[in-house]
Amino acid sequence: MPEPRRADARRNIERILAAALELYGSRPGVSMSDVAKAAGVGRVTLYAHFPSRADLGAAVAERAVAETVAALSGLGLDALPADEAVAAMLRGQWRIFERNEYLRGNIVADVEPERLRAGHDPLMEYLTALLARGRAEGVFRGDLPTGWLITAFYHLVHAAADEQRAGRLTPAEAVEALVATVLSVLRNSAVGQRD
Amino acid sequence: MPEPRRADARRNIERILAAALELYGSRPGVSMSDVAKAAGVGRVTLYAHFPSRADLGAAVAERAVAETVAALSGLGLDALPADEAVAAMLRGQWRIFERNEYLRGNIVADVEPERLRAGHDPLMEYLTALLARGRAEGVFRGDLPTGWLITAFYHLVHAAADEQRAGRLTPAEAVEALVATVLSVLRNSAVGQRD
DNA sequence: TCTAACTCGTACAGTGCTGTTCGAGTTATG
DNA sequence: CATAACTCGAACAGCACTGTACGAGTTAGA
Repeated sequence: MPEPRRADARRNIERILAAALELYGSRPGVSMSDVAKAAGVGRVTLYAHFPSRADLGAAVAERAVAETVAALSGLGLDALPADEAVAAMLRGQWRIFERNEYLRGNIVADVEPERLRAGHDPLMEYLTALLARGRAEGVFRGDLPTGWLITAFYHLVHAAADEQRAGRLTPAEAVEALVATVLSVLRNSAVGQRD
Repeated sequence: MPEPRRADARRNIERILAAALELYGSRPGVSMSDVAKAAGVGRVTLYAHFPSRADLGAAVAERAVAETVAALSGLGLDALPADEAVAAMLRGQWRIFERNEYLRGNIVADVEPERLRAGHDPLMEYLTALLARGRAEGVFRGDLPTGWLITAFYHLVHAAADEQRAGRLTPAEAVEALVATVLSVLRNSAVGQRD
């Protein structure tokens, strides 16, 4: 997989990845034709750059994780107490988590689990570290496994996205409900602070 | 849709529904052939009773809701305070909620939304009533919309099922983590009781 | 026991997807 | 401007699925 030499090839790869990320992140059941069409590229060209659905999926997953980590890094969460960091993270970037959830559904059937998990690890580590810090600071609960809390976190993000998509909550309401709910789950019940 | 007259026909319909409920509830991407095979019935016979995938889906959904409501009714939740009722409901029947989630994925693409929502309503009403009661009793929070809390509830159930399926939690751990988490979400933060 | 009801395998048409091949056209780049 | 790199549509093979048709076999039930 040597980098393609000509500029138009690189530009098309870029377009394809952008379109695939957009599509995969917005609805299930996306086909290769859909991606090609959305990228403004022939189906044959798509296959020229990504020989199989799995290859495209892996590339999209890699990019999604990179974008997410980059977005989170830009928020300066390390300076905040863990619970405020979680709130700031959700307020600033929760759509990214939602996108990742849909994306997962579009990719999971194509890419081998290890390959997928390998790409996903940096995110897991980030969240794990944040939860561990909150626990050390005494603001997060210690009676439930960290892995469970992260899973619950993701599913609540997805829940908020569902509510918003269905029009039952405005974006602003959704994010605030999400913040309140996630903090209810994570916080040590001995503490009763407001954010 | 007149009831079939002969006993073997009714027996096969029964087998088909049972197999479909089992399959739809356990994994995504179930085909008509899968259902026929699992029911021990020819594919043609399956189509004789359920002319289309949508018909089968609607019938399965209807049965699933009926079973769920029946199971919940048998728990005597009305006699308990709302938070204990939620805990008892999860400890007794949480698998049913999980199954319904998978099932939804297998059916949602085939059946028209109104038809599906109509069947689902009794469950929604049940949960809505339970949450409203808890709010009236002062044990559940009043700062978030009921619809959101129900959505969060469902997604947390799904999260617990994921963790168990992945082997990261034993069934016993999963249900206890789920109970603790759901109660953290639902309870009025002013109160700090244990269950 | 006789018949209508039911079941079954096989085979077919139609659809939509993945992935490949071909051949001709376009474009970047030295 | 020449050529290699790239793109494109059209067409094909293969697969899996849904739904239908046929004809022969089995079974419930009066």
